Amino acid sequence: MYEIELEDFSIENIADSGQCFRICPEEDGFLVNAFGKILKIWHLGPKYRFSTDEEEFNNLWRGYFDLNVDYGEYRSLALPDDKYLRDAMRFGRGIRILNQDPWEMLISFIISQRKSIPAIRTSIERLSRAFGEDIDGTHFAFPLPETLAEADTDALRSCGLGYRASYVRSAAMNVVGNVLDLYKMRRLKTFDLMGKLMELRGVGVKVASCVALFGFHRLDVLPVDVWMKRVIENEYGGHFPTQYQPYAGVIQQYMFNYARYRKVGLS
DNA sequence: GACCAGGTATTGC
DNA sequence: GCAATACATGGT
Repeated sequence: MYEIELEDFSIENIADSGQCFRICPEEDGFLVNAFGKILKIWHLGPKYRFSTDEEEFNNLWRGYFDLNVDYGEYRSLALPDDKYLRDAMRFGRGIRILNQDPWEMLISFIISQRKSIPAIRTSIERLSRAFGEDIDGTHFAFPLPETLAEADTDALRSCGLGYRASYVRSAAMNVVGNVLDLYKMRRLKTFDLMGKLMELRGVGVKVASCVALFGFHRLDVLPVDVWMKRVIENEYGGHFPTQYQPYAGVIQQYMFNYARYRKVGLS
């Protein structure tokens, strides 16, 4: 066990922020399923308790939760008269852009298209249960590229992937065959990274943006989905403020989270 | 039981 | 080029 006080960190807000699909609320805390490991988190007053030791926390989870960065700096970017963003930041305080596995992000966001976040979670859980390694008898790791590349398309479809099943298999085969080297792609400029991702079937601008932001930590990338379309239209006259561009991805995450909570543009 | 979901590829003008 | 359309399935 490792206990620590953390600034600008809210596992509650992160878990529901739409960037990750395998952080689940439990009766007394949250369960993180990442890197083939299970991390339990308890929120105890001002402190957090993690089911790991200090060494692993610092070597693995500190980076995953992006804890080496001061998010107060990002929050200070909000323009004084930008009420929507200020409200969104107040509401979503403690959200961070996680450093997640690029492979998992690629498959997760291919699956995400035309699905609700709860439905995405369900699909990924079923996919992991069917094709991922058994971690502790109850929880399963995200499947390896090799496994999904060899998987039967109908077996993939039975995880609720629908027409995305062939996209997933095709992407997996490209990764296994080194047509897509996710490791080397870390060195690409954002524009080239996006281009490379969009060579895949089923990966358009939005999915590539999410992979770039959540899997490669390209904070200047702005994913625009149906929710962000509404925010940009309703709150910013159709254009995302250019001042925020270098950290558009971070800013967007607060906006997206708040929009979903408020159900902007609905009823 | 509609309606919509962190879209994309394809088609038609 | 850009607008319309099909696409599988689950959650509310």
